[in-house]
Amino acid sequence: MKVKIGELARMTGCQVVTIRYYEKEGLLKAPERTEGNYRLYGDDAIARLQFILHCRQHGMNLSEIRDLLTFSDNPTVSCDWINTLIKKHIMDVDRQINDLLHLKEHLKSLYDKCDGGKKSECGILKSLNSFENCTYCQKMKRKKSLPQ
Amino acid sequence: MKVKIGELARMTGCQVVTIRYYEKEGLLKAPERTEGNYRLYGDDAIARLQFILHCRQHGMNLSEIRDLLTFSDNPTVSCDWINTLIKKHIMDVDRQINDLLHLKEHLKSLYDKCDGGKKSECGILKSLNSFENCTYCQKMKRKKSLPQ
DNA sequence: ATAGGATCTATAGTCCCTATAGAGTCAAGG
DNA sequence: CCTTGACTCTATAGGGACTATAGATCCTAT
Repeated sequence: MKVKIGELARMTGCQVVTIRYYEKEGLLKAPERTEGNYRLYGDDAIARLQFILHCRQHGMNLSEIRDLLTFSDNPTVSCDWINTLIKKHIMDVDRQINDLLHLKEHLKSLYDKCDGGKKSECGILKSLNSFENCTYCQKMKRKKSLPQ
Repeated sequence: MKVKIGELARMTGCQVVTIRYYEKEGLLKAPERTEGNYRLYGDDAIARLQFILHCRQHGMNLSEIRDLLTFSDNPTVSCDWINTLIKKHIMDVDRQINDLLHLKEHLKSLYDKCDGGKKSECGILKSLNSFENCTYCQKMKRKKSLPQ
C-alpha cells in the first residue's frame, strides 16, 4: 500500500519537511512519483524512516545513521563495528548525565538566593558573577567543556 | 589594567572569535580601541565575559543571558523573575536527565546483541528496526520528543 | 468553476559558534 | 632599517538538524 508524504508523516510522527530533508541528505531513497509529481512511499520506505527516527531517538547523528543504512543495504561485511558504535554512545550518554547532575546541583544552590529585592541584593546575580567560589565551574573548567 | 583580546581569551578560556561574536550579538559592549584599532578590555569587561560564560555553563541561551545582563545594567526593577528563570532551568535539566537515563538503559539492552556475524544475524539492526517492541521509544513517542 | 487543502521546489533563517581569507599592527632579531 | 612571525582586524561562509517562507502546482469536493 502506497502513501503520500503527509500520510507517512502522520504514521511516523515525523514532519513532512523533515522527510524531504532526509531524502535530500541521502538517508531516504528518492521514492517513486505519481503523475502529478507527488512522492509515493511503500512499506520499505516507511520501515526505513522508522529506523532513522529510532536511531535519532538514540542520539545518533545523521552520518552515523547513514553508515548504518549503508551497511544494512550491503550485508556482505561484518557488523562488529556496530557494537563499538553503541558502546561509544553509552559512554557519551553517561558523560552527559554526569554533567547534567552536577549542573542541577548547582542550579538548586542558586535557587532562592534571590529575595525579590533590587539588583544589589540579588544573590543569584552575585553567584553568577563569581567563578571562583563555584566548585561546579571549577570542575567543568578542568574538563574543558567551556565553549571551545 | 587593560588587556587585548588574546589575553582576555587566555584569562577566561573563551576563544577569541567567540568574544568577537558575543560583541556582535550585543552581549559584550564594544570596548575601547588602541591606536592600531585593537580591542582593549578593562576589568569590567572581563567580569562581564565571565558572567556570560558562567551562564552558558548553566545551560542558558544567549537571549536569556542578554536579559540577565540588561537587568544587571538597570537595577531599578525587581528580580523575582530570576528565580523563575532558574526554576525553569532546573526542570529542564531534570527532564534531560530522565530522558538520558532511559536512553542509556535502552542502549545497554542493545549492546551485545550484535554477534559480529552478517547483517541478517545482527541483533542490533533488528532491534533498531522495530519501534513496536521498544518500550523506550513508545514512552518517548508519548512525550513527543521525536523530531518535531 | 472555484475554493480548500496537500504537495511541489527553492531559498533563507535558526542557534551558537567555527573556519577561512586577506589585510593591517607590532615587537624582536639580523 | 628591514624582515619575520605572532597577533589582531573585518567580512564571509560553513556546520548540524532542522524550520519557515514564498510562490507554484495538483487534486478533490461543492
